[in-house]
Amino acid sequence: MSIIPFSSEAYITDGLSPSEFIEKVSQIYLNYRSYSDRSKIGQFFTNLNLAKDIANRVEISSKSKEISIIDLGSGTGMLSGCALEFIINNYEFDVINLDLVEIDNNVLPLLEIVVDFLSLWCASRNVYLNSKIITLDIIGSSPVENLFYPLQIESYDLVISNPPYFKIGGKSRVSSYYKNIINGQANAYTLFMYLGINLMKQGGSAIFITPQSYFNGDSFKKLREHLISNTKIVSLLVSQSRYTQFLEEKVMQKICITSLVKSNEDRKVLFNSINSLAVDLEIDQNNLIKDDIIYTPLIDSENHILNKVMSYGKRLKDFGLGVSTGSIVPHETPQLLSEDADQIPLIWLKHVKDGEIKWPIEGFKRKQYIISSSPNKKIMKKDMYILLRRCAFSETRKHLYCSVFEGFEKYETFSLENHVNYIYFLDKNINLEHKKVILNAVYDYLISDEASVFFKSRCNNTQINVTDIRSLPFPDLKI
DNA sequence: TGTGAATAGGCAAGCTAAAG
DNA sequence: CTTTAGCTTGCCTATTCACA
Repeated sequence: MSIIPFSSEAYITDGLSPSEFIEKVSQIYLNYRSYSDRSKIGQFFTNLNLAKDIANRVEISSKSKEISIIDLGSGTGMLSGCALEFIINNYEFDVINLDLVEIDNNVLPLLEIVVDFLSLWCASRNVYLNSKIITLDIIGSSPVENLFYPLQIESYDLVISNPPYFKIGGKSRVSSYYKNIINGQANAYTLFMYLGINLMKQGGSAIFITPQSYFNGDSFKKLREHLISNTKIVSLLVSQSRYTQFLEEKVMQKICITSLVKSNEDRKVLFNSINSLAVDLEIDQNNLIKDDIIYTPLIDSENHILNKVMSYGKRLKDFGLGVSTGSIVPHETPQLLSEDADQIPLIWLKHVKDGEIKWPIEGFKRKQYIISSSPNKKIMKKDMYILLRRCAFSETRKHLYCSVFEGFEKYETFSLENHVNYIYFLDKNINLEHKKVILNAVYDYLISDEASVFFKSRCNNTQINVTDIRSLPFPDLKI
């Protein structure tokens, strides 16, 4: 790779700010590495405007004349550069210790040039910048609890990170180091958050750019618990669409910027959308986080509805109902599928329409039956159910797609594909008419604005799972 | 008819409960 | 206690959709 053919001094004298300089340097890397190369290692840089917005939310509580900052996965140092700019313009420190952790060999020569620039720039403002680049595979190094020299637990006033996002295999070495924080499928970014939280001093701050997926879902439960028990959320900025283009053109990720402070002091959470001109909402921690789930705040009128829903005391089980996932996983049991109409109907997600079950579908590419010798547990008996699609809302679909289902006239049994969830009676011996009354009331509520607002706030990925449905608060239904 | 956006569907793999 | 089967879950991407 060609090293930048110019000296940092020249740019200092030209009056370039750190962020402007870093943007030039980043461009060299972007021209050199293809999108797919960068995607493999999760190397995406923070866009200048976003980095500035983020940096402007930095809070430093240190009373000393010296602070320590660490940037986990610094890339070319855009976040650090913007943070330095903001801190020097708004605080009075004599010494800033800046540790930049980065392992991408292709970016290191550029990062060195950035560090050189930052040192000169700070010096020109009478601040001594003591910075070092640490080429440590921070999540790939064991043991994580103690961290590695030169990283020390609780030694930084400010932790900043735009970490890589990629799945970590459950049987991988990295995964084995993090049993205490990984629940099921892990993503690298959660480990950066975990380590970042551990690196914060008492009273220190942290800012992370990550996907929103950690707000709910079982896989992120332990991370949420760690975050909630050690820190307070200062502010959350979320992108409203996964197509929000603010990192790089092609990156499609629903992202959020989480800022934390390590303190027990209760405070309101500032909430806003990325790039929004609106004033931040102020939300009580208790309204944002319920049962270890972070409920994304919605627009004003919807928040009013959400608060009402959250006050309801009943759950699905209080009406004698359970909810479960369809038991047929086609790729696991292809031998059970059939196209023979004498066998057992198999209901796929596509058959579940808004308020009706449309089965069979002519010309549907999937096999719409399972063989009658399939295991009993995969066969459902005719009864009263509500079938629900697992897929979450979209722009055109504003509520759950589900339907009351009484079974087929011509068949005594049926079966459900994995992407269809079903609500069923725990006690089968209830009078049929009464079952109908209960399920119709539940159905009406499931597609109501109230329930929709709940799922919209709670479900940050593409799926609405059974845990989400079990957690939906119900009012007293008229049954 | 071509293109980018939206979404349904593919699929892996952790977890849990049952079986040995 | 160990192994296995099968239940759930979330992420990724191939397919479909919508619109010019």
